[in-house]
Amino acid sequence: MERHEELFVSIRKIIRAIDIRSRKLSKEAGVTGPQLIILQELARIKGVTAKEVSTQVNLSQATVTNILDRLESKHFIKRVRSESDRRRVALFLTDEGKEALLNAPQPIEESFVETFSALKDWEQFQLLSSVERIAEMMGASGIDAAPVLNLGDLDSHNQAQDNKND
Amino acid sequence: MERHEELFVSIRKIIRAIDIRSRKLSKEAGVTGPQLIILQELARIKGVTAKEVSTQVNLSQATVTNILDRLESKHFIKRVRSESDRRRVALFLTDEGKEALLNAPQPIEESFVETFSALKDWEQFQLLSSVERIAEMMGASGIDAAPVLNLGDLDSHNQAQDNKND
DNA sequence: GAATAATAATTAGTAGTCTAATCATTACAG
DNA sequence: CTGTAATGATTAGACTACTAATTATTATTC
Repeated sequence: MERHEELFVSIRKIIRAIDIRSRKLSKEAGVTGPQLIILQELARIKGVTAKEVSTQVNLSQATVTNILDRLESKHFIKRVRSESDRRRVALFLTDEGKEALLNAPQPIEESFVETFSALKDWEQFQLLSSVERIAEMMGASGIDAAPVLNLGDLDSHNQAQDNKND
Repeated sequence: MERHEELFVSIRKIIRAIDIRSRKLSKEAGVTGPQLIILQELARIKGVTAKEVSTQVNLSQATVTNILDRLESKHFIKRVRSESDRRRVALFLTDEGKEALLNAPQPIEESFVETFSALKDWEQFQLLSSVERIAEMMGASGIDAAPVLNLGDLDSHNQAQDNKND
């Protein structure tokens, strides 16, 4: 097998690992990975719009709507049509949503973060730049992907309100 | 942003790049990435079963059935129930399927393969082992992922017929 | 040889993801 | 002010992907 094929094997393993994590999350915490990421975003910026979320987490608006629908049907979020601009819909966590968020583990396997953080600095850098380089080579340079955002901050800094335009 | 978060950003970029490639493929060649991979597998082993494909390309049997349905409705494959063991269904490319396969580009962007292959050996190795290490850390060690298989071989070595059991 | 296991394929149901199209509303231009 | 842009959200339609359940068939066991 060629090197680049082996590379793809590993990439697909990573993709599956992420998928598996998401399903596990869904079973244990009642929310999937993407749902969790969006909940975190709503926690970070109160009254954020779907558009803003979609920019921040770098998913299409349609995907965000889709996920919001599910979160809403679980009563984890509220949609409030804006009065000043009736095209916009402001998004808020419900108490249930906050609860779910607090009880949910990280979207990434904790053990991964631990293991990774325990590596020497240059090793971390090594891994990171390898992956970045591959992303680059795959023409992914133009793509903006979202970080898997940090939890915390349920009630702090919701002042990052005004990022209307990119 | 933390290192491991940056890492995830890059991983997600890669995932999206693969997705984008698949959609492009679908538009230009009439088959998506996964469909192409499965077509290649059918080309490699004539009369392969869905079970075998699912093991080889490392997707669940249900997913394979799903993709086969689409390939069948495009008349790219034929399903033939085995006489000797009526649980099994042997899979074959139709002439149309072979045609599609020959005209389709690689599931991976050619430019990637070129760029990657042009790297020095130790660099390739470097990238590969970084990704492998990450896969490992993500608990993906138990996961068996398929290579994105090589085309070619439309009429050669179909002697790898007898891998019934893993 | 009949009951039980295992195996192969499929179906049912859920999710994420995208593009393109639609709808409502606001902004802008003349 | 009225008609055309642009913008934000949603809907429609495809596809991948999974687990669990079902169906049909073969293998095994008593």
